[in-house]
Amino acid sequence: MTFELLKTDDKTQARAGLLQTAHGPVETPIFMPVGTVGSVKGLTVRDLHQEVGAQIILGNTYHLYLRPGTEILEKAGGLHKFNGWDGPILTDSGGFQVFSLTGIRKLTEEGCTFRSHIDGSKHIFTPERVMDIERSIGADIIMALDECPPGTSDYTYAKKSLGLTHRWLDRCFKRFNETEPLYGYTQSLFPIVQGCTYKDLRRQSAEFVASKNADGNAIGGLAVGEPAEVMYEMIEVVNEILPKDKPRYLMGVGTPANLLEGIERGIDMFDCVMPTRNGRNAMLFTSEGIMNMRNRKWADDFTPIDPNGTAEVDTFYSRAYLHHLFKAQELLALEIASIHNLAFYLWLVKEARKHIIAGDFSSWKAGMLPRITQRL
RNA sequence: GGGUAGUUACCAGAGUGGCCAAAUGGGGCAGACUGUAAAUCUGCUGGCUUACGCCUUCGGUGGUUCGAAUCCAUCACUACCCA
Repeated sequence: MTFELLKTDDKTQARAGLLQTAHGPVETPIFMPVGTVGSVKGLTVRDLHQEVGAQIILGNTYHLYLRPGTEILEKAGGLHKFNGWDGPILTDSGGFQVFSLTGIRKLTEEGCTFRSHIDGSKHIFTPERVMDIERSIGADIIMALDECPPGTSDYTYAKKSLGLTHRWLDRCFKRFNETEPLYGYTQSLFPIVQGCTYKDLRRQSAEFVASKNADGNAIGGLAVGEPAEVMYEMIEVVNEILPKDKPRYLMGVGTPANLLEGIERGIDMFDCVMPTRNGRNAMLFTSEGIMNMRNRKWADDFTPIDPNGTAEVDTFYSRAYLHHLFKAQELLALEIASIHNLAFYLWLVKEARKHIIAGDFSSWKAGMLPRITQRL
């Protein structure tokens, strides 16, 4: 995997780059749709290519391990073959599930013991086991197993957690280097910076992560309960240290505004469930603002869903019709909203990239921000 | 024509003397959602009020009672059964 930095903004840390993977190029900054169980909910691969313009998608180690399981994935020849997405894939390690499945998991030095949310069965994720599973899944970029502590964690816990994450990271790299990819193309392991909302821990973690000299680096443990301003501050602290010639991935973020703020601070990659999940819950993000399609005010608005939208659904269907579909709980509503939101996210990062290259990112962002954050 | 059951808020439907502005579900109106245990979850849903509280409601009318959605009488309507 290679990363080429094409342009860095004069006034900000914003960068435009080109990532080359075994399954094709990724133009950064990029937003990566989340396909937890091997499917970006509600979208076909054709939708992802043609309507959304997705360049790389996510899968999740914990979820794919539970179902369909590594045996099936190996028989299929890896996730790309299994789900039909032939572009680049990134798999999260299950570190986020360490955070989100609190209550049915237990942390030890060895790893994390989970109870399956599906059938209650007991499983253990060690760094070694996670590397093996991620080899089986066969994503182009695989993430290290980390602990993602809540944004409200106290210093003592954050420090202890960070130590564990770093020791796990060493074990991840060891196993990764001892094993080979299963399907004939290379995989890259990204380490993850943690440290909660504590600058010294973040710096320490960034130094440690940078020392791994990985193909790319991730920032985790943000947008998990701390204020957005704190998140931005942490990104700044970390990105001062992370290598500039490698892609930086801000995990699990975020709102359209978060994306612009992240890009301005030197982030190259994002992923988030927000466009799909909130879309399924009737929230549409557009270049003119945010719409809750369940609201009565759209009932007789026969104008296009998003006149500026890039997806076919944006101009083919009306707001009134989409409102009706949501009220009637039609599956089509979820699909239209998901396609629209992802298309908008991809449009947003593409525009950002264009303006970074053109040299007017700051002024473009300043004009964009108030529009995309207002409620319609 | 005779009999039986019923009539409660937008709908369905609990409630059978005070703890009832009235359960619950649906519908409606809003809100939340950030590396997906999420097509999920939360709040509100008679009027006025920030709240306390006050006022008006349980088919209509009249009555019993300190007190009625609840008991009695009567009228109207609905459903089903028998002719």
